[in-house]
Amino acid sequence: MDDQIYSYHAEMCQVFSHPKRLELIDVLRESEMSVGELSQRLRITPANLSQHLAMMKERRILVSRKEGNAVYYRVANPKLFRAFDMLREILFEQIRGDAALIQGRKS
Amino acid sequence: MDDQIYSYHAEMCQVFSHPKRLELIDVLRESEMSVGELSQRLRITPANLSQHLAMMKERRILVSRKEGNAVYYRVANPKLFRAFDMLREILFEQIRGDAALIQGRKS
DNA sequence: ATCGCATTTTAGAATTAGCTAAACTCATTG
DNA sequence: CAATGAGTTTAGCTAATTCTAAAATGCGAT
Repeated sequence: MDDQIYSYHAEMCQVFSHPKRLELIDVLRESEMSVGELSQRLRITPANLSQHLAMMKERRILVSRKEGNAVYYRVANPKLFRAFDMLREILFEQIRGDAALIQGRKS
Repeated sequence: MDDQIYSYHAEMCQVFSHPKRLELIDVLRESEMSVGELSQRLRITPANLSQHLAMMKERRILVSRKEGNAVYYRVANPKLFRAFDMLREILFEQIRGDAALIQGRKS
C-alpha cells in the first residue's frame, strides 16, 4: 500500500539526519557552489563531502552541473528551503520552551 | 557557532528517517493513540514500537500521557504535520517529474 | 602525451541504528 | 497478595552509516 511511499519519504529524509548535510543545504541557499568551495565552507575533506553530495544527489535533493574541471551543486527544489526552515522553527520552539521552563515561567 | 544548532536539527530529523516512524506520525494526525492501538495499526511488535516511541519522545516530537494501564502518545507540535506534508509534497513532485519523463514529455 | 588540479570511488575500520526475544515494571483485577 | 495486561528495558546480533586514506578518473594546459 502506502508502505512504499513511507519508504521513499524516509529515504529522502535521511538527507537531513546529518549536521554537515544540513549546513550544506543552508549554504546552498545563497547560490550554487563547487565542491572545492563547499569543502572549505563546511570544513570537511573533499572525499567525505563528495560522498555526502552523491547520496543527496541520488535522493534528488541536489542536482549538479559540470563546468570544466569543477562540479557545481545546487538544491533541486526551492521548496526544500521552506521545509528546512519549518523544521528549524520547530526546533527553536522546543528551545524557547526550555528557556521559559528554566526561567520558571509556564508549567 | 551554529554547529550545535545543526547537530540538534539533525538529531531531530533522525525521527523522519524511518518509514514506520513516518507512518506513526501520519496515524497520529487523527488523534492521540495508545501503544497497543499503534502496535496494531503499524503492524510492529510493542517492543519495537516502544523503542521508536522512546526515541521520538527524547527528541520531543512526541509527548505521552498515562491513563491507568495504557500510555497515550501524540505529536507535540502540530506544525510538524505541515513540515511532514511539505516534505511529502517534494517527494511527489519528484515522482511526477519521473512520470512525465517516462511519458516523453519534458526534457 | 603528460602533468596538475578537482572530484570521485574504493576499501576498511569504527560507530550507530534496528530488530528479536526475554526479562522487567507497574497498575488493575480477582 | 497473586495474576493479568500494557508498556518498557535489556542483551545480543546484524546491517547500515560515517569517516579516513589511498587509488582512480577526467578535464585542461603545457
